[in-house]
Amino acid sequence: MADSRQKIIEQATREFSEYGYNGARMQRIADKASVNKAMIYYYFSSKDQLFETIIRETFSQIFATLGKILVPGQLDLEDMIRQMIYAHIDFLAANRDFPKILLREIHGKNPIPLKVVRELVNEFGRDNIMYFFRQVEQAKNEEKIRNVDAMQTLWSIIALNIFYFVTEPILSIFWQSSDAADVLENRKQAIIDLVLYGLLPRKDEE
Amino acid sequence: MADSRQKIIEQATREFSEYGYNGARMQRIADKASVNKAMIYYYFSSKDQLFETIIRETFSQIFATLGKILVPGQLDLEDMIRQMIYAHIDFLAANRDFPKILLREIHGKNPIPLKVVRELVNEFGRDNIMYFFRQVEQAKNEEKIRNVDAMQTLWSIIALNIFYFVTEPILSIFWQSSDAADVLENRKQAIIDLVLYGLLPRKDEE
DNA sequence: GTCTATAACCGGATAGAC
DNA sequence: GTCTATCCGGTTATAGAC
Repeated sequence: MADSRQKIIEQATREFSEYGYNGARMQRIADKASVNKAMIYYYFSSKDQLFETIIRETFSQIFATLGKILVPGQLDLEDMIRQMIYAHIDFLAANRDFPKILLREIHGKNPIPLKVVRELVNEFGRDNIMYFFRQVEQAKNEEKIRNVDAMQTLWSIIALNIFYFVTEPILSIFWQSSDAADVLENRKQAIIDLVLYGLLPRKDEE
Repeated sequence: MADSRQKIIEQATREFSEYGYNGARMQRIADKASVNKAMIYYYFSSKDQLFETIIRETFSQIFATLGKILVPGQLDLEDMIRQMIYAHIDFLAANRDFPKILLREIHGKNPIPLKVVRELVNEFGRDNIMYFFRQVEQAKNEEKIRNVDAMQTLWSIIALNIFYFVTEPILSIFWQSSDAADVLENRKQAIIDLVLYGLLPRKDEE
């Protein structure tokens, strides 16, 4: 059965997220995927290429998801932001290892993630992002939102979405209780509220 | 001259942030600090202990800074949040490698950062955090802010502050310009605005 | 497609001279 | 405090049988 490749990818994803690129061990990936270590080299030419494949395939999915929401003429800005946050967080929840890998390797000396992001943004993302920016500008002109910078807003949304998944471990220090499933749902709502209330205009503004 | 220890810490901090704990090389740290590799083992018993020292010493400074702001009876919530964001971001700006190390190692299998955070929270942080929570509750009662969860709010603030420093590299993909110094100042203001506007009550609320 | 065996190298850590 | 030399274990990757 040739789902060996898929099992390798799944277990490698976990391994990279737990130990980082440099700490990841090809032997442990093979063991967890129940394949021989040499099999990894049968499907992937090297550790580098295995890593790059994971980053590229997962990131492509995010852009595809985003592309369905950022479609001209469908939603007003408020609903668009709501959908973006839902879709992004749901995707990350279904791929919990991915944000961890990315925040481990996006800065620093590993050139692969930045290279892949750059390529995918140019290939798929640029139009979507530009559309979001135009919608923000329009809402500003219509005085539906205050005078924000669109880039800053997008950046804040992404920050809030991703950060949850990388700081789960710390949270347990404060939140002993944690109904687990509820925690994510509450977080999602808190982010949406913060962003949407944070964008609203105030009459006492310049 | 015995500032060898300090030079080792400085260069090790950079090394850990660039390559991750597992990717960091004792030889490279020694070279960059212009000391012999054996010197590292003269001052620190192991790679683990060198790493733990860095995490503990830097984190202690953050709690000390926070402690000066979260002093009962000094500031109202709005100014307190403003000061927190300023102080936190300024600290991170002066210690840029630290947030990178932390987000690399706080999740995953490296037990050291979580252990240190837990110890320092219990030692210094608990009271400060509780004071912040009480201030939020009070502001809610006085209807100065909407009905937010204090924990979620703190979490969002920290997320926005830290995320900037970890995603600088990606941003350059979109923001070719970047007046460098201005970027951070703009980001700081965007975060403060988003959080403070996001907390304000709305009359059309339940 | 799957496995064993091994090459070729590199890392953390220490012993011990000065 | 500082250095050289070295041990020992582990790592990626491949050769080659089945």
